[in-house]
Amino acid sequence: MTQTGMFSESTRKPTRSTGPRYLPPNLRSPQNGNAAFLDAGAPEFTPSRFYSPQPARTTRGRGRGRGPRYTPRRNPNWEDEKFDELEVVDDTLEEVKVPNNLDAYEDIPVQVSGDNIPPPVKTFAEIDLGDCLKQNIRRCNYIKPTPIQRHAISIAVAGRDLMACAQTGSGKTAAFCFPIICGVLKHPLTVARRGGGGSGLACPFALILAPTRELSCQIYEEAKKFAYMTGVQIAVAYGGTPIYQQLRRLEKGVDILVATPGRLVDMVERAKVSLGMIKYLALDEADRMLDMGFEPQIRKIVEQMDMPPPGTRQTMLFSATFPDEIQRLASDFLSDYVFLAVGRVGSSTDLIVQKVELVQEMDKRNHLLDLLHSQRSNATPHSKHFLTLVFVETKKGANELERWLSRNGFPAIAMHGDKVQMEREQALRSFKSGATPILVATDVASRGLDIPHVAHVINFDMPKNIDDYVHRIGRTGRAGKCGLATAFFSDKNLPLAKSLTELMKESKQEVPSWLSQHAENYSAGTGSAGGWGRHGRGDFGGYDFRKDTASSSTYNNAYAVPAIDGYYAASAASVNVPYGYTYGYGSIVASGWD
DNA sequence: AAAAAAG
Repeated sequence: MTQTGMFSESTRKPTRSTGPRYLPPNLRSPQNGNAAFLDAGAPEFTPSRFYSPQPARTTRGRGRGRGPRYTPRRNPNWEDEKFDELEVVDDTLEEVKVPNNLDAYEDIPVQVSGDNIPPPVKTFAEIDLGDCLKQNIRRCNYIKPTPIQRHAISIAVAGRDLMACAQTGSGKTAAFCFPIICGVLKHPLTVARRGGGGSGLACPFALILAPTRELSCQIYEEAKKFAYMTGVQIAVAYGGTPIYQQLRRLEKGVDILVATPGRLVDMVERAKVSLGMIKYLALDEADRMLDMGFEPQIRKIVEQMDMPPPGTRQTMLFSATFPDEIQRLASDFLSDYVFLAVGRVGSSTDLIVQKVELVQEMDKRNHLLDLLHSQRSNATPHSKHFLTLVFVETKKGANELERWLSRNGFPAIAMHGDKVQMEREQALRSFKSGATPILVATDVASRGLDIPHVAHVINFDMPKNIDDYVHRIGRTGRAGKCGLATAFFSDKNLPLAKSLTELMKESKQEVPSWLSQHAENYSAGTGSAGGWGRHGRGDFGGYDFRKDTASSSTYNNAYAVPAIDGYYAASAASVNVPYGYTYGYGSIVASGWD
């Protein structure tokens, strides 16, 4: 029996205009040195100040091989400013209550569909997570759950399978880690995880899969914090590094294994890991994990090794985007699952100002230099420390652009999958620390990575599909901070015009008229014919694909703007939704954890 | 025609 209904919950309003600036709970820890950029006395970051557009030039005096050679070094200005000062936070902001009938556009909708949906919680306290875990949640300075956490944790703790779609930076990691840790704690600690008493076969209770090595590392680090002093054993397995240390760690016993697919398969085939005891399976960036390149490997792990079948394990899939053809694949892994969607455009993305500039391929480099010069000359004492993340299409292109920028006075470093793991991690560290404030990356860095202080994401080469664009720009505008995203749009990108226009409209961005024009002219057909990008329909994953078959057209009519989540609650609020709940929220608290 | 993920 499908539940239907519509609920509105009391909302909190973030205060932006007056008083101390709002700081998300997770950044309030005195140990969190990265909170420094939010220095209370500093002028607030505004994209317009950070960047003023300049016309593209077709020629420029700087040629290849001219200009000073770049030697990596620490940014000399970096140490002037303390990077670990703390924000003054007015805690009473937490208590500000706003009436339910808040302007609908302020609301972040949460849509839940499925059978017998466990109701959401309002606080961590009301869920039986166990004292240890709750203490860690407090230690991490999580005050209140974000919308994705309110719903997902409740659903997961109730033992239900889950497909969850929530915007970048909204706390997805915690949303699946808490229930998993809680579940592990509820099981008596057996010797199974120790490989049946020293047999060397690790039998984790929970498996978390992620698409890149760096992301597995990040999840592992987060999970360790959440599991601090609980006795829950966590290990990580990914490639590019000798397997021996990872195996030695596994021999000590593991409850939760965080892994990338290739290394995990290797370990299972070497009979070092058994998936036979898995009770929890979580896929982060699940749509990526099931795309063309990854799907066979994931199917192998989930369906062709010794993993218990759906229904006997609990499966949770998370991503910011969930195209319906991927939902269809994913449903193979799930049993009687709940679909949960939190507006993608809402909190995270409406803090990101999106610019699109028409640039010919051959002019891109000079245009980038113009942009960076402009950014540099507009820099305030604070914004000069902000980081810029430049996305390119190819690994070769990343190397070339790194070289070009470095030679032209902009310390940059490249990160891509052809570098050895040490170099990749070094590049990321150097970027995070500010030593190299520009990172030129392929899509290896587009998903999930939480890099504080990225104020500007530049799509030097546009991605082939709109979902990747969403993930890329989601590297900025995190944790309630503003961000700027600039796209270099060239002739090559015409197929993306329509979906990009739709996305920008839904996130209340100014769409250049030339882009709207292209969107109309080039209607991109539908689907992926002719390439590996998906264009067209603009279904950005904010709804449950099951509704297509589960319900009448009334349902679809209820979603005049089904695609880009953020604001459809405004229209859905006045109509009946026959397949699930729609909740309204005030702007959510971005937690900084994906 | 790409990136990622095992070595």
